[in-house]
Amino acid sequence: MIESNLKLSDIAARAKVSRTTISRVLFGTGGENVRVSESTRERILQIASKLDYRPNVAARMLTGKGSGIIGVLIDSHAPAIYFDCLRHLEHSAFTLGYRIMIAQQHENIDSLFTQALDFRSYGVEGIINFAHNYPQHEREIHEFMRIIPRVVYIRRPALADATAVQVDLETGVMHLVEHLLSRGRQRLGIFLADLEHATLQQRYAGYQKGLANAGLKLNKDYILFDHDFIFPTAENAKKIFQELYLDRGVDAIICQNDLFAAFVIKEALQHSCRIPEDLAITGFDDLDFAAAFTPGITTIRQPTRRMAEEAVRLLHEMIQGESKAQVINLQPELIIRSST
Amino acid sequence: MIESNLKLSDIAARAKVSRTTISRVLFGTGGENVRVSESTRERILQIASKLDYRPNVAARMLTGKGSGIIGVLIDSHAPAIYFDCLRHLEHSAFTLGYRIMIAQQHENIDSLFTQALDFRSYGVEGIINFAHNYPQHEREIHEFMRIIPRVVYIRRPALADATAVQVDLETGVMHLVEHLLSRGRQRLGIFLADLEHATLQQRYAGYQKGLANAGLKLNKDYILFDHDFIFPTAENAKKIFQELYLDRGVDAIICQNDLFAAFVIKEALQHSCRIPEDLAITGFDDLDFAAAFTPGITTIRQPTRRMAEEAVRLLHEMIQGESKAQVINLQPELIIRSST
DNA sequence: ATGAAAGCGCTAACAC
DNA sequence: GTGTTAGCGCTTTCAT
Repeated sequence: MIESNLKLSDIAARAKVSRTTISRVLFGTGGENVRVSESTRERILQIASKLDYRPNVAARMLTGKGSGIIGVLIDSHAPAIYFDCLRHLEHSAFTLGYRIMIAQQHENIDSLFTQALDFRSYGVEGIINFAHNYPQHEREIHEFMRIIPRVVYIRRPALADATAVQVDLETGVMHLVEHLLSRGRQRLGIFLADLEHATLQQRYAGYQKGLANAGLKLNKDYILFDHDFIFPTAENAKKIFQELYLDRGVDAIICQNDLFAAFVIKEALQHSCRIPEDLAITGFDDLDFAAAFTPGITTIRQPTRRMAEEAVRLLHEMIQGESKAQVINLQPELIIRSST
Repeated sequence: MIESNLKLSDIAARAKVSRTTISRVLFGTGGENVRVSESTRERILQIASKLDYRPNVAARMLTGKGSGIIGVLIDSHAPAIYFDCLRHLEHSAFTLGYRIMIAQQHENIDSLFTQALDFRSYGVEGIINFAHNYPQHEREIHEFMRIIPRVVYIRRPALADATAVQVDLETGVMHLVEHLLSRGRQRLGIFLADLEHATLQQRYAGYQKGLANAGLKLNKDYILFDHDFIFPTAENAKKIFQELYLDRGVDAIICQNDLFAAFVIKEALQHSCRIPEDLAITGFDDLDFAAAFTPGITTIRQPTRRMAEEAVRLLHEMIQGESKAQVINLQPELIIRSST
C-alpha cells in the first residue's frame, strides 16, 4: 500500500527527529562529515521505505539541487534512426539517475532559443541536441549554449568548442565506395540535398576520398543535387533513378539512408533493372527492415547504442563539472547484403 | 541578448512594483477579478519580454501550480510505430503547453509502480501509458492509477474504469480477412504469440469474425501459436513460412506487423513462392517502408497522429478536471498494395 | 490598483 | 549526533 505524497516532515514526525536528519539519511545532504547514529539511520530508512517516500523534486531544485532532468532536442523531421537512439538514450540516462524530457525543434533556428529557455525554465541540467546542424548559424548556436551551458551535440556542429558525439560518416561512405569498387563498379552515383548540412558534407567528402584513394577522378555527372533529397519518397526515388541510371548511366547509387535505398530499389525493379547486376544500391543506418528487404540492403550501421551511451556519459561529466569540450568519434560498420 | 535566470523580483525592481503584481500580469495569477492598470501592465510586459524572463517552474510547482509535464511510459520492446506516435504526442502536448517526460517500462509489472512514483516525484500532471497490457494484473494497474490518478492508456487495459485511446484492431483484421477472401483466398493463416495480450486477442477476434461473416469455419491448422512471435526476426519468419505455407498449405498469412510481413515475404521469395499468386501476405501498421517494399505490403494503417491527439486531449481534460473515464475508439485503414 | 507577509518542501549554515 | 533558522522563487491571502 503506497501512501500518497508524503513529505519529509511526515517521516520526521514518525521517526521523532528533525527533517534535517531525515534529509541527511535519505539524501546524504550535509556532506561527508555528517554523523547520524546507526539506530536513527535504521529507523528512518525503515519508515521511509515502508511508506515509499519519494522526494519532491521541485522543492529540492529550489534549494539549488539538480533536477536530474536531461533535455533532448529532436528535429521534427528526424529520421527513424534518431528514435532508435532515443530509446538507448533513455536507458543510459536512467542508469545514471536522469530523466529525459523531449522537445522537438522545427526547421527554424529561432526555436532553438525558445526550446533552450523553456528547458531552463524546467531546470534541465543539460541538453542532448539531436537536431540538425546549421553551419550557417554558428553565432546563434553559441548564444544557445550560453543559455544552457551544458550541451552534447549528436553530430558535431560547426563550432570549435562544442562537445559532441559523432559518427564518422566520411569513413562510412569511403568504405561503401571501396566496397562498390571491389565489386567492379565503375560509375558510382550519389545524390545530395545540398552541401550545407554537415552530415551531407561528410558524405560527400567520403565519396571524394574513396574515389581519390582508388586513383579515380570525380565525375560531376554522377552527383545529383536537389533540395528535395532530404525526404525519402517514391517520387524522389523516381527522379534519382531516372537521372542517375537511365540518363547518366551510373552502375551504383549511394543512398542517404535505407528508406531512400528501398524506394530506389523498388523503382529499379519496376524498370526490370537488376539489382545488383545492373545497378548496385546502398543504404545508410541499417534500420531493421534493411535485412528484411529483397534484395537485402547493403548499408552502414550506425552505432546508435554507443552514441547514446557516450552522449549521456559526456553530459554527465559536464554536469559533474569534470569535463571540458571534447568530441567522440564513433566508427560505423559496413553491412554487406545482396543489393551490391 | 538573453539575460540569465531572472526572477520575478528582478522584474519587480525594474518596474518598480511588487512581485505580486508581476505575477498577476505575467501569469494571470489571482483569478479573474484582479485589476492592474494598463500602464503598469504595459510596462511589465515590456520589461519581461525585453529581458526574456522565464518562470522557474520548480518554484511555481511548490506553490501548487501544475508542472505542465506529461509522463509517457513506453515499453522497452515497443515496436517502431509507438515512436511514430510519440513524435505526434510531443507535438500535441506542446500545443497545449505541456512538456513530455519519457520513461521506459520493462516487462515486469513492478516497474510500473516505480515509474509512477518517480513521475510523481517530478510532479507530472498525468501519464500516457503506451506500455503493453497486462490483463492478468488488473489489480496492480489499479494501484498504479492510485499513485497517479490521471492516466490515459494507449490500448485499453482490462480495466473497467480506465481512460483509453484504442485502435479497433478487431475491425482492422476483419477488413483484412474480407479483402483476402475477395481476392479468392481460401485458407487464411495467422500466427499469434499467445492470447494473453489484449492486442492479440483483438486480432484473433477479428480473424474469427471475418471468417464467420463469410460463412467459413475456423480451421485450427491455420493458426500458429508460439511465444517467440512477438519478435519479428528472420528465424521466426522461416518458422512461420515453413509451418503455415509448406506444411499446412495456407494461401494467405496475416502478419502481426509490417516487419514480420517483410521477413515472411523474403522467406517466401527465397522458396520461389510467388507473392501474391501463391501466397498473399499482409502486414500491420503501415510503417514507411511498407510502401517501399517489392511487393508493396498490404497493411492496416494505424492513425498514429489521431491517437496522439486524442490521448493528449483526454489527458488534458482530466487535468482540467472536466472528465470521467472514457474510451476513444479509432478506426484503422486498410491499405491495399501488391502483396495480396 | 497594489503591496506585505506567510508558506509550499526542502537544504545549508550554524547552533547546541 | 541532532535541531533551529533562514531562504530558494513563486503564489496566495489579506490589507490598504
